[in-house]
Amino acid sequence: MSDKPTPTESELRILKVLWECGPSTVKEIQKSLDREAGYTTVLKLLQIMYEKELVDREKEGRAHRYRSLLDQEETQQKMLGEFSDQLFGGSMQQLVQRAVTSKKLKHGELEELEQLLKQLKQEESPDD
Amino acid sequence: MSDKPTPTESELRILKVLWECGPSTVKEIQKSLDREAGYTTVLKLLQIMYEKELVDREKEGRAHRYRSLLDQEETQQKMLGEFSDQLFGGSMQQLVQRAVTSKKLKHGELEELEQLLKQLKQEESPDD
DNA sequence: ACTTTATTACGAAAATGTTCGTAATAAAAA
DNA sequence: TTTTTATTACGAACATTTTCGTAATAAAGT
Repeated sequence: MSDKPTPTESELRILKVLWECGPSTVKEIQKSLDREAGYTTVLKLLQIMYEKELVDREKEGRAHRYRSLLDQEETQQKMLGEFSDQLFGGSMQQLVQRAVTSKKLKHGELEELEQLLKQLKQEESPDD
Repeated sequence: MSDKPTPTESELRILKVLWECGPSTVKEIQKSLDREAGYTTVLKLLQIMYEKELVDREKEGRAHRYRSLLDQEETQQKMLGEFSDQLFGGSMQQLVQRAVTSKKLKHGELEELEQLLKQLKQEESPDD
């Protein structure tokens, strides 16, 4: 679907801001990240991401406003796939099994997931 | 639970062999990895992992036999936690949601997961 | 026009992870 | 005992990612 590389850890931190806050300037992004990275660090990362075509940008006054070119949902799924390859031999089912038994799910969340599964079962063809 | 660092990508490749095959020598591990890394590369990684206490080893003739000090299930859960922090704001439920809608699950697997959820719901106290 | 200021661009250093060549070692074979 | 061989130990080179200092640029204020 895309030739774009998987974002690195700090690229991901920036993408999360863009996904949550929408197109933003370096200054805004740095603030959203609680200034844990210096201004030029954030800027440099965005420049690299621009070269990799992970983000686009447009001039706004003297500054740039950056926006994500990666869809959040697609990225999450792509990275889940890679993660399951690395740690679960590619079995998404095993991954989910571990995730749901990790005691980090509330009762209501378990319920919701059960509903979701029921729905997915119906949507798919019964012979696969 | 453990002060040990999360294994890196290539450390993980080695751990997977140890989990699957049990305690092994460098030679055996390298073979299991289809010799995609040179012998000394694998050796060096094991030495590093030994320093980090990710593996233990015992002399066997002139060689060493290495065994994992990390439990596979614990490692999977720990890394799932970190992954969900990075990509899902720490919400394991959102992670699972994405995973199950990723079209990589067969019908039977959906069924199994549904059963698992049912079971988990029962096991937990109803007021949480 | 000049100065100040916000922003970008560039390049290099630091941090981390990976790879492997070469030398040292110790066991086995001669 | 000497030679050969398998294995380890060490260190350096390479790769990638992250960080930031400094200089260049361009807009805004004087």
